[in-house]
Amino acid sequence: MRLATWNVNSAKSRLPRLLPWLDERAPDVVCLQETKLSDDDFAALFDDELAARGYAVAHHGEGRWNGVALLSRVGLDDVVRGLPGEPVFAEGGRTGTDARAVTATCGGLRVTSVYVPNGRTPDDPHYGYKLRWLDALRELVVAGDPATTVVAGDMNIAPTDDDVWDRPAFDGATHVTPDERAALAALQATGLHDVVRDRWPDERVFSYWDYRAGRFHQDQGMRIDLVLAGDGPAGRRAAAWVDRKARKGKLPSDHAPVLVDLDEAPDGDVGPMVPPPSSPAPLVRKK
DNA sequence: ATGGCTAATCGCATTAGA
Repeated sequence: MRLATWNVNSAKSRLPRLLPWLDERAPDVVCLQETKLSDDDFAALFDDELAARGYAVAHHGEGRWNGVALLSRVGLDDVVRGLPGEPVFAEGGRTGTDARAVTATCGGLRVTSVYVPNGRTPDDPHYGYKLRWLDALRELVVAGDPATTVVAGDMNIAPTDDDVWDRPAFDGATHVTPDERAALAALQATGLHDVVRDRWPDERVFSYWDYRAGRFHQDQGMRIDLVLAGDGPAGRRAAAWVDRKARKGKLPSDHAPVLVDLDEAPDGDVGPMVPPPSSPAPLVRKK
């Protein structure tokens, strides 16, 4: 099973990139962030195209900002929008919650697509909101089952200094502060593995590059899009990588997709572990 | 480097991203 997460920075403007990417990479489960669409607008733009490709859809959007989705062609059940007990942002004249999480059961996994609040600056009210939101996310994971849990998305935190291109460039900024990293560590301490870093412990791996200043061309990025998996799915990891090609070319998102291939589940609930005797041995991974 | 780009919005500038 192939699982992917991608902050598309507007699904509407990324439509000409997103559909060909689905055809090329053929992921079974996709976590999207920053769709920046209402549920109705997402459905109008994507439902037919996705259905034609075999994907069921759960979208949780609000319109102008945020917006997350799950696409799955291995089942999509028990959809939950938002986080239980998610914080309310109530400062500066704004009161409410954001569309930043959606959860569903796909191919035997309990998958949550997350768009963690940016935080803006460490002294901004949005920073505390970010930490409270991460607490609520941790509560969701604690209530779940490590055998099936996957949390994937834009964490808006670089786990270590090795996950940013130049640590001093982030002095005074969010994404690298001790409190954020502690919140991420607490989330992982519930039993979640950073699948890409586990696969590439010493490599320079980024998933986001600022549009400005030729950051992508110089590979001056950050690794803030993570796939966090419980023991079950983490133990099935066959491949984990960042699809840098999707960051190239015309009108890219500023984030690249992160992909993880999982071997078949040991109990066979995703598919047979071996092909039937009459079938030739597959040369490539079964989709 | 002081936001050097991108996106959404009734926009002709502002908000937001990270």
